[in-house]
Amino acid sequence: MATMQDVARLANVSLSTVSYALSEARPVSAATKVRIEAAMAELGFQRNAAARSLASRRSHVLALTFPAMQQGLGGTVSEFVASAAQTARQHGYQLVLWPLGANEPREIRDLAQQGQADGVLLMEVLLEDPRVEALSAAGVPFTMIGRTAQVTNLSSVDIDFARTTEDAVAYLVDLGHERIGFLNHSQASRDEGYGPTIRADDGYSAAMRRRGLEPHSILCDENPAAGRVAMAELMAREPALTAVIAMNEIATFGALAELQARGLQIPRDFSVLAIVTSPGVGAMSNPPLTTMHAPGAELGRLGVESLLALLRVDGTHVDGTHVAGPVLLPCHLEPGASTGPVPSERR
Amino acid sequence: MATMQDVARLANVSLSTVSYALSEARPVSAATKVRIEAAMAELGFQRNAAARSLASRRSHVLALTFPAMQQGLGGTVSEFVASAAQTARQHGYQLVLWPLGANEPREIRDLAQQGQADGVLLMEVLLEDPRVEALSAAGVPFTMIGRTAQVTNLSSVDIDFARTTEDAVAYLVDLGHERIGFLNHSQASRDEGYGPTIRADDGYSAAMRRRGLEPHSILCDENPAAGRVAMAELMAREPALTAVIAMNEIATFGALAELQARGLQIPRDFSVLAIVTSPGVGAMSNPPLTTMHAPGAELGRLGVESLLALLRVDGTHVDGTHVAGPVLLPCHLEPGASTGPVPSERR
DNA sequence: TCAAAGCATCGAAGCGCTTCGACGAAGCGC
DNA sequence: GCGCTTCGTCGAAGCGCTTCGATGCTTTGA
Repeated sequence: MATMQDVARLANVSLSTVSYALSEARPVSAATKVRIEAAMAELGFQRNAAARSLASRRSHVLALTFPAMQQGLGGTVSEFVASAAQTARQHGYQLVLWPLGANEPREIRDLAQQGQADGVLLMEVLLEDPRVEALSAAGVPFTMIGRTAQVTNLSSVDIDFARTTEDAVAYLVDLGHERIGFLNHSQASRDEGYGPTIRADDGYSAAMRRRGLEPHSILCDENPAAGRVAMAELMAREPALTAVIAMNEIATFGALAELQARGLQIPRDFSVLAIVTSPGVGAMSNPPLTTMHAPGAELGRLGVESLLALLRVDGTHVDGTHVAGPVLLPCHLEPGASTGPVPSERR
Repeated sequence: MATMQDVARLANVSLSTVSYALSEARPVSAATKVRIEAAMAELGFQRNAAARSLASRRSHVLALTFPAMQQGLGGTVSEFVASAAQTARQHGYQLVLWPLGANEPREIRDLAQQGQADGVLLMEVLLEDPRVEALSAAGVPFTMIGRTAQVTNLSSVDIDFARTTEDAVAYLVDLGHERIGFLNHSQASRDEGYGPTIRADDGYSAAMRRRGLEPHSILCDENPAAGRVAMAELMAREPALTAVIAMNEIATFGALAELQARGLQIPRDFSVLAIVTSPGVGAMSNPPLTTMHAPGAELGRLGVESLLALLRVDGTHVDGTHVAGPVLLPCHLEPGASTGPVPSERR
């Protein structure tokens, strides 16, 4: 591999001029630039990344911590990852994967302090998250995907669960439904302090009460069998239920099976609205589900952009004016065939 | 951040001794080691990654190129990614994401030559893949996920489509089926030279003919509507069909809808076997699908390990004895409730 | 008993860049 | 026409490590 020195020699300039020609940190005459470019082309020159990082003290790498799930990433998460990688690349950064969970804050901090990344994207943030403190204390720039309970002035992007659940309830109420259940994520996720589980439940309950309706929500493990049991339990609690909002992708299919087993036709007798889903999930059902899609790609893009904004601030030691609060995005309704007007005989 | 020099001063040794204590490249006395460790702990020392890379000429980064899909990664792919990241980490490497497709071989080569990664994992390899030549010519170590048409002595890991389709056909034939269709990926993927589409079709056809059965395969876009049409087309070609092998996740659900619309009960009247699926897909159907799971996680692990083996060889300039041929893994059967004995009246 | 061999350590030479200060030449206002 | 700034360029000083050769010491084996 040719070095900058080689290029400089061939172009008859000093090494530093080559560097300036590339970085544009100082003006270089057009003629010189042409000679340098010719020399670079002739030698097939590629700037060495490690040397650049060492001298400039920036790795141009962003890290994405993702929970070490045994069964890969979910649809929304993978959409997020792909989009984040793309956005990073557009800004001249690379995205590195750190398979480290919320319980490994030190490992994350250490990697950052080794200069392996200029900033960190924290996925699956818990309401109380030890990583937040560890990274803050170490002065490592980071952006959260999700939010802790107290979102002070930290950088974060998240799904707007309040808005999403409000929209979901509004949509069903507009169809005439009043007895609407909510199928949430698992008890374990709630105990762990997983934001979506808690915020969506709060949002749903608030949206129902605001309309004078009684909330019926249930926590449910992420498998069809549990979904089936949970659906039965919801029906036992409120036999006149006419609709359910489901945030638990896999369990939703179990819930559908239970409804069908009870002879209820969807959407004639019962409406199902799947929220915070990933593309394709709705289509896997028969009838195809009405869904509210999680903005995975937008979250990825905005997460990276927020982090880059932070880096610019940190890097130039400007005041923290750019340290915005959370960026919230709602899920968008995608009409399907699993929702309809409330059945007349049960109105 | 403390540097090695700081540690050396505090421990009363030379800088190089600290380096040797860390790398174990030369012996360091136990007593000295203890002093060095104490100094490191006191200073909270972390080795600078860029300096290490520059001096050692290794980045300890592996790159994963993945196709820039608008809708994120599929289930198998994300399983793969998670597993690859984990395996890399276990070996002291990091995994960086390069959202670059098969049509950007130069970008991939350039990044590698900048030393952004020591080696590259090529996903979604085509039968004729321009990246293979570009990286070979540039001397960049790489492992393919998938295979080109001629797998010379290049490093690769892939699903064993021949074995998987043979197992699928054998499974159905054991249940008494003889008229078995095959629902493949899209025409576009075939035209592009996408290995799985072509190899699975070949494998299925061979497995059928080997038994004196006539193959009926159809290419199909990745959406339920196309799946429905394709299923109807298969039935038109062979009205006595009693089973279908499906490799197209989303289209499978359309195919199921078509079968149900024809009043066929699954598995009583018709069997559906989904192959090369990701976990969870089977459960989303009612009845749950019998599936053959793609070994995403194993592929990720083996891909990384193959690449690391290559790096060791390259690094020490040993002869290429380790450059093994392809590593092939079959999909494993997961019983569900979508397959059963051939209906007696149609036997 | 003595050379050969190994141990433990040090100093120095890079790795290939970025960036700072300096300096001559040219352009500017007045 | 004289100081001043701006332009274009150079040389040199690092960035924080790895790694090579060298140097005293201590063990060995014959």
